Amino acid sequence: MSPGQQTTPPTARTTTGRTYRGADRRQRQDERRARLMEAGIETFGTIGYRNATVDRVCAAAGLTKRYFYESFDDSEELLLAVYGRVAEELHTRIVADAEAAAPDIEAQVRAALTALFRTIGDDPRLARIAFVEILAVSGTVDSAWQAVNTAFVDTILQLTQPYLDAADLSETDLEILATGVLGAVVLIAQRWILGERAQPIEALVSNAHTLVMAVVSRVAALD
Amino acid sequence: MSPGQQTTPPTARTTTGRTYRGADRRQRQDERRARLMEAGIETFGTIGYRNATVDRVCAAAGLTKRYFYESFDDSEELLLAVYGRVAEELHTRIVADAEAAAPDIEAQVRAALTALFRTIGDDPRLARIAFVEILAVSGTVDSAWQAVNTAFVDTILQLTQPYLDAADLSETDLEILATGVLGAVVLIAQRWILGERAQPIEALVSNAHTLVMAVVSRVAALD
DNA sequence: TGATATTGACACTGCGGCGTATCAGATGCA
DNA sequence: TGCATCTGATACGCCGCAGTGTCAATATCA
Repeated sequence: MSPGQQTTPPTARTTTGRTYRGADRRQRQDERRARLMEAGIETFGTIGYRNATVDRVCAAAGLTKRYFYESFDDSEELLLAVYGRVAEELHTRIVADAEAAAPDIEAQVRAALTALFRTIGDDPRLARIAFVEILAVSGTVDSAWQAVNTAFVDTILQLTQPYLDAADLSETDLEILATGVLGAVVLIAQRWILGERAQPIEALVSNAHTLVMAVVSRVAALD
Repeated sequence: MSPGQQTTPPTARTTTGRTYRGADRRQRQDERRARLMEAGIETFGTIGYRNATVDRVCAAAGLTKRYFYESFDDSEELLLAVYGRVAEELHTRIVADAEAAAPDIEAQVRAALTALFRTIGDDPRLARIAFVEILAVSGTVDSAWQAVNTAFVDTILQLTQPYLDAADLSETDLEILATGVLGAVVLIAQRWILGERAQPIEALVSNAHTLVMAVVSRVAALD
């Protein structure tokens, strides 16, 4: 487990590196990685993952390939990292606003939808990455997409949990329904972004709200 | 408009060609095109458009590149042709079954959903092409996807038209709602395909039906 | 100030796919 | 049967990108 001996402490110190422009090795590396992530959002979110080459991302980051491979094995790894961050940001904002509007379920749904459409309206790159570019890349990326969807489905179920207790639906049924609700919102968002964002946000929120509440009411009321 | 003169009728006859293996030029070309389309469905629907090269499609068709370029300019053109056919097939089946179940709206919705999930269950390649591979390819392909979505949204609105007359919703509102309904079904289908098709078709149909009818009822009843 | 680490620009190799061209063999026509 | 067409296999040139290597310029430390 330890073929390498500590005979060369000076060499070992190389790992730490020296400070440069006021930042130590780790800080510089982290900053470069952050710039690459931002460049990934910009590149994937505008020209698309398919047209994004390592060189293009590096140009957007103002760095060279050398530092790309310092932080990522390949562009797919950057995509996964970027996607993870985008999905987390969307999730965080939606949940935060929804919880702030508790306990009124209608207000919560409205807050969640408003948070979503506002966020992607302010930065359509996020929507393109989260809802479009992430699909059909590779099995690994598909898995990540599945995982994120599962997380959102779970969140939907948690938020509506208090209102679904009476429903005698199986866990599977609830998951399918929540998947449907998620899909409804996603497609509305997709078409809004890929079109010219013709409709005002209020119309999106209002109709998505109608749809979601129709489902929640129906399920809560049984039938 | 006519720099070329008809000075060479024999050459012009070349266009007609000679029969070969019992088929004339046009028939052979059509048959090759059909084989390429089928190979496109197989290739795009299994390994995906991203991994599909012209050579691979040709190998699947049992033809060489020469005949690929006889019928298509590039692989994107084949994708568009394949997508058009797949979308049309789905649309045709769904509408046919839905209309056969008229005039009971509940039965129509159930028939439409059953037709969809049956079709993609029998041939998951269609679902992969229609719902996954088609996204994030190019602006042209995006437009085709938008057009197909619009067609499905219109179909949903037509099918539910009799029940929405009373609703005082604008055209825009109805389109957004129909988009949501479509998205719900699509995401349920996507997750079903990308997962291991764990749930039985009946569960998908049943829950999608619940969701769709919840929306239709809510809209029809006003509120 | 000199030695060393760090940076950025760029050259280089290798791979894989696209689109075209070539050619020998098979098929149909006169 | 001989000639023209069609077919299929394969070769070829080209280009773009991935990933690595080189080197001079710059910043830090002793």
